[in-house]
Amino acid sequence: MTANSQIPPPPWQRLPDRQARRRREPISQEAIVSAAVRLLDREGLAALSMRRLAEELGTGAASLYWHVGSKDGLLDLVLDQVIGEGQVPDPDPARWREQLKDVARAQRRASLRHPYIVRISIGRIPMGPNALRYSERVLAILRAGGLPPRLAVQGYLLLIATVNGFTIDETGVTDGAPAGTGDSAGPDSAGPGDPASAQDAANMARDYIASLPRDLFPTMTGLADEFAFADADERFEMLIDIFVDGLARRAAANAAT
Amino acid sequence: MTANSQIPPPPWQRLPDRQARRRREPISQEAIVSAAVRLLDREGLAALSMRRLAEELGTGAASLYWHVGSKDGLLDLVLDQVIGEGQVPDPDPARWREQLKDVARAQRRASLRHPYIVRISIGRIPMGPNALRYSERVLAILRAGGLPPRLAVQGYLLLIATVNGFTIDETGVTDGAPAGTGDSAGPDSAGPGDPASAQDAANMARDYIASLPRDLFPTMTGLADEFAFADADERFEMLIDIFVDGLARRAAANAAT
DNA sequence: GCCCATGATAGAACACTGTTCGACAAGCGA
DNA sequence: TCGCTTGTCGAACAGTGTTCTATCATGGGC
Repeated sequence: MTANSQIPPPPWQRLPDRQARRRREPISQEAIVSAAVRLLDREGLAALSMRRLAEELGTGAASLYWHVGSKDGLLDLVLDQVIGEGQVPDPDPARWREQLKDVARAQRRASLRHPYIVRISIGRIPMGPNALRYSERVLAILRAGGLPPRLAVQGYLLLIATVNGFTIDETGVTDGAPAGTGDSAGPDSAGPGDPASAQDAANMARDYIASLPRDLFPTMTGLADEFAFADADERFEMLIDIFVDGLARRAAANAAT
Repeated sequence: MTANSQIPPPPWQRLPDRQARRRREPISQEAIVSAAVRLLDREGLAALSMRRLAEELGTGAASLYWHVGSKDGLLDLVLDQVIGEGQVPDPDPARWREQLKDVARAQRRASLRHPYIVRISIGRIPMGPNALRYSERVLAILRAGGLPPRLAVQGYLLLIATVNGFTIDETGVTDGAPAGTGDSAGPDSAGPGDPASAQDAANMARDYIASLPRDLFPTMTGLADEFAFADADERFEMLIDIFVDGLARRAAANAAT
């Protein structure tokens, strides 16, 4: 808090061999969280170990514990950081249903951009600063739409759970790294969870179901072709249509009572 | 390879208790799966390790691999076994919405009876014999209700995902064992995920939210009391009401088209 | 200008995990 | 009786999260 901290040091004065050790970043909590997110984005949830992360930061595993307490604490911070990426529009009462769908779509996109996040969020109640700001803005939309208090809060919580239930399936076939063994193979080279391999899996399911004995599985064999329908975007639109429609109906019924 | 191996050991020298070991069950795949389910029910997901399970069966960890291939393979079998507990009624076209809700309620009850199952099911497409029989019967209900093929299949899959999204929150606060450290403390002694501690957590959330600055969080502070509403049964009924209503609406719209 | 408390860094170790390897034993057909 | 298949399992490997402890650097007080 002295005046010294305001004065930037001259660029030629490199103080001791700090550079060698701390060359990347002075290993603050934020630096650790950012590095963790980068590592997770790059190599997936299974690749995140304390040793690996420390190596990434040019330090030792035990040092991280001074800043984040435990791996669980680190994941709490990672979750809040990713939630902080989300943008929620100002409420427009006439368009609350479409705005709510947009929120759901944005949540799904975030879960696809960081496929590990939905698994991290299991068993974690997001209460970090970013999560609070996010909730405030979504709830403002629902209240502006005229939903009564209970339905607004429960509708918000249930929507999150519903979207998570969907994206778990979408991102969860394996927990592998995105595409390849670590080289820069590009983000679209047939990793697990991408549309192409999802379609392959759906085709395999269809063929298997179609091959079942018709007398034991009359309904399923008749519906086999539908199991090949794996357009995730359309499936998701179907889900939030069903949910928001049902929610609006219940809101109308509540208002009438 | 010496002659020593030919000499029978004296009868009083009982080398490991072969009899005592294999008396339970001759360690078949089914015996392993049953023991795994028992262990999971008793001590939770975190307690299931191959060594621990082998000990439970009076054998060595490596032996299990002969029957189940890997821990992942074992979990596949556990999932199918639990799905096999479910009972689905014969279709009654006039009551398809109520029947579908019953299916959802039964799935939730199974997830509460085996709190680990929803976490196991992540990233696993249930295609075992029991899962197939189960799907056949649920789809029969939806088809009897008049839903077109696509809406029947997608409605079924989305319902499962929705219920999973809900029960993940319900069972997922921690992954601890049910009640106590292993002694017979009874199944209702304030483990994580039971109604009492859920209500406590909800009260804490309400108090925290109510304490936030009103100018930054006008909506949330006004809704703080609603965050104390943690009646899981009622929340679940709300969810399946919303979902089934929305599904029925979409079915009616489809039929009109 | 020195000196020590304090913030920060890590090496080493602990108790685990899933999995594999290879040696071993029992049952059985030839 | 031989050989072979089926099954068992102790030991080891590479990895995990976490803790203990020793060490270092630095800033404030004397």
